[in-house]
Amino acid sequence: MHTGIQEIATVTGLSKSTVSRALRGMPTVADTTIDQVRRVADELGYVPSSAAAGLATGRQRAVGVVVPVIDRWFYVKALGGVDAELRRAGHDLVLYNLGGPGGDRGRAFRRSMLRHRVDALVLLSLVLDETERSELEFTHHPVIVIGGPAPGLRNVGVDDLAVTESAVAHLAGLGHREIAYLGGQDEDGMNVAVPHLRRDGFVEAVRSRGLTVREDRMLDGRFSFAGGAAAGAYLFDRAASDRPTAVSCASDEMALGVLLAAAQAGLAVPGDVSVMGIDGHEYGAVVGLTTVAQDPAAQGRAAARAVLAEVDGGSAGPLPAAPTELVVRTTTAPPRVQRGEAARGAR
Amino acid sequence: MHTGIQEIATVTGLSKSTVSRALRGMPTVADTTIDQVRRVADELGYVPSSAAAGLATGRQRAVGVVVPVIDRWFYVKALGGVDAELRRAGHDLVLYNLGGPGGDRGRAFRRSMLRHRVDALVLLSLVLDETERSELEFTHHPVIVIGGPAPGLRNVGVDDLAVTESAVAHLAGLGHREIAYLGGQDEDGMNVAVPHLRRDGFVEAVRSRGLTVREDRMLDGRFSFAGGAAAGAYLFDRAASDRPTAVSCASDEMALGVLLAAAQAGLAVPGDVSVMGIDGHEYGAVVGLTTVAQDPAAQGRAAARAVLAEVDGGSAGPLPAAPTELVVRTTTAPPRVQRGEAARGAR
DNA sequence: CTGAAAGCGCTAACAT
DNA sequence: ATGTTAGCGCTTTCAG
Repeated sequence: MHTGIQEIATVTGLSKSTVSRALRGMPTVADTTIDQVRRVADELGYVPSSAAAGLATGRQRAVGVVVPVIDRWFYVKALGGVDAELRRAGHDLVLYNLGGPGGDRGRAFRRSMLRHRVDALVLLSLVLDETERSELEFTHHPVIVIGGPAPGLRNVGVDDLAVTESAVAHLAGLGHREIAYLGGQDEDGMNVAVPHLRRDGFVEAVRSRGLTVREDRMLDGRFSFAGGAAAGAYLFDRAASDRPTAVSCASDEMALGVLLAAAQAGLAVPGDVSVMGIDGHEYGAVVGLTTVAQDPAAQGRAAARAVLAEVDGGSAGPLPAAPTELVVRTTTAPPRVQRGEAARGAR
Repeated sequence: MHTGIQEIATVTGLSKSTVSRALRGMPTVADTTIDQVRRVADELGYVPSSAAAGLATGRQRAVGVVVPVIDRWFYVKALGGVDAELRRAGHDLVLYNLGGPGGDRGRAFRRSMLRHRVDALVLLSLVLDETERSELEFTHHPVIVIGGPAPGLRNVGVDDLAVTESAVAHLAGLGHREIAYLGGQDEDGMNVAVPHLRRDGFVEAVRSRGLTVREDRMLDGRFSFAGGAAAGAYLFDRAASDRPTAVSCASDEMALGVLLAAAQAGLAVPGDVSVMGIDGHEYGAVVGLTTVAQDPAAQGRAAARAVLAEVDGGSAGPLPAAPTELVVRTTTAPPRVQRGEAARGAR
């Protein structure tokens, strides 16, 4: 039926072992033998069985990637990065989508992931609880999280506090003193730390500049475009004098929503209000959104590399923070000088 | 070291086979035995080895999903659907990202995918060439494509011709006779059929209404937001008399770009120009985009179900076309009556 | 440089 | 209802 290592052994007149070694290009095999074996393997259409190899070696040459939900910009980009690096290393990527509130998170962690199907795990922005962590520890698999940080686990990601600080610095540098913040828990209620960190970073950055944080300007946009639009509408539905001069968003998707809300409210950006985001979403480039960009794909690649190295017995030291870059475009500018004077009945 | 079926056999005093059967809850095992075995397995922290099981049964309980690139709305949504259904069935999902022009497509098809790591394959919008098809056939794996159609393979997807027909019907029904089309090859140059089908469908639908297709109004937006914005800018940079009254886009992302271009050109939508898309992207709902919506996640689920059924020896008959729905929102309306009269220096 | 033999952890007849 | 006996297809000592 399916050609196995055995067939090619009989055809070449060699032994299974030699064929096995030749196929993997081991140094102790004669070059001519290697060539011959490879040729015959090709002719026979030989395809190795990862299950058999995995059973024999204990290595599956696959790593699992766990995502809270899959349809978010950051996750998709990071996933792409992980995939690219894995592919390069000849490993397969097994996807575990916890799938929001509906997905049975617990089961996912036990059943499949632990089914020694993978050699290591990459978690995207997940914070695990005690049980999950010990469950993981038990597998002795290298684990790394992207986007974290997650207590007790290595992680790759930006310094979220620094990111919000840099956003506030930009806005404050332009002269803004009335800055609203749009953050919020991810709408799928997964247990992620980033929203909190960014919020804390914002508060800290604002306070450190002697400005006050107004609770009614700390909004929840659920990290989505729609949420951003709703929050923006709420914000811009106030008298000009009660409007912030800038809104700092914890994600570009929300910032995009705010931009839409501003347009619908007849407000000019950045004339009447400055808006900025965090991420570096490609849509932002099109609409001129100022942002603090990060590169999730690069983070994915770095995570994959790190975890693969650990599988190969490499060290498990801490990883450097992923780089970010303030990208100033056209949605931010100094605030109007006389507030209350201008802006009455759009443009 | 790692607890295997053997340990739990010795602890319970049963045989490996009985333990194996109990673990899988086979009917020929006494309920008390099942309970006992399960309990002991839990205590020992037993985790089954999918490699061993796979070797023995020839079933990996995993299916491969091949995507041309991962960061596109449709693929992400469909992937989520496939994942959900697979998870339900207790199968794992192995992701093969061909990764655009850079990814070594050929290698991906041979090396890993064929490495009996999966029991079936789900291809997202891929058209395979001869070699690839025979390569696949050779594996005897059930294969299904989402989004196709792909010659020689089963597929799940909408009727693209009907979709564009429905879009044109809506626009024509409103009275539009000057309709531009925004389609284009996917920017990553993967070998997909959908762009062509939609374009053909549009041309057909327009002609069948006795309207003419102007080549200079058949635009390429590369199926991206940025591409849509660029195409829109090009289109709206003409004298009002030379502007189409509506633009039908082959994807919502491009339509969103056109909307942006319209705003930047000072054109009112749908006052000066009607815009509609295809897909049902969530951003569209926020901006009121009229569209022909489809449900890629549902398509993903259907595909997974079909391919799993085939793995279990089920039939491999053709699948029904996925449903679509015209969603009329606020970006489409009848065209201005006197063309050339109105619209001079926005609002 | 190559061969022989012994598993890896599980499932699957075939008994009993 | 449970035990016995062979493998699944590959890797890996241990010997030549």
